[in-house]
Amino acid sequence: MKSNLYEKKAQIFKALSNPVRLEIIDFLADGEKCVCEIVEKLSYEQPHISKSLIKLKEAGLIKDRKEGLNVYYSLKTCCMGEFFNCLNKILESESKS
Amino acid sequence: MKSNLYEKKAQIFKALSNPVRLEIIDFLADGEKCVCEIVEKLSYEQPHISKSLIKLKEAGLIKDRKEGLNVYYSLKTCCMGEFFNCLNKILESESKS
DNA sequence: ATTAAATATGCCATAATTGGAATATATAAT
DNA sequence: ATTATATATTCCAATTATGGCATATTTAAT
Repeated sequence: MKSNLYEKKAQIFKALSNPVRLEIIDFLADGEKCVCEIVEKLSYEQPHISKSLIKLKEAGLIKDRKEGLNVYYSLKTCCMGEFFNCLNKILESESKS
Repeated sequence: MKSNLYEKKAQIFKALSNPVRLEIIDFLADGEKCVCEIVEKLSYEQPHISKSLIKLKEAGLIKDRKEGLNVYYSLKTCCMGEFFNCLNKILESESKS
């Protein structure tokens, strides 16, 4: 069960370990967006964005909501703020050393 | 430069996106350890542990210190605590939904 | 100088990820 | 019923990650 937990944590990090998915999260920090808005914002094919969103959702980082033809995605707020602040600290300390 | 930053962040998450490396970090949370201690604790080949440590170091998450034959690794504390607390919150909220 | 111990590096087969192109599905409008 | 639009799925080639094994490097001890 212990190793299973590491697996689960690893899966979350895996979802975050891609620049496109990080850019999506950044965009969602601005508020709920539908897929088409994200596709328009980032310069990637719609299928790729779709797959990226699904991966983030499976990792429990974002949630979706259907409305007519559109699917709206948003952050599962929790503590993403702190989380990314920490990330920035890591990056800063790295650039110093 | 924007995309470059996403790349850098992604690299940090990539370093964390593996159960073995997460287990190493968990072990290091207990304090500085030499490679041989980590090899003994986890059931993986020494070369694999070595490579894992180097990847974590390159990501700026841990640091090393040489002493005689041994190399001691430890967390670059920064905010790893908060960071992993957040991770646990994500996991909790996931198990509820 | 030899030997031994700790760590790092290189090589390799297998598996996973990436991102595009084509296609499928679902819903709304006419 | 047909058409159009938004999103998801499938398939694929190319790249990258994984983890073992053999070997190299470094340092200490004799």
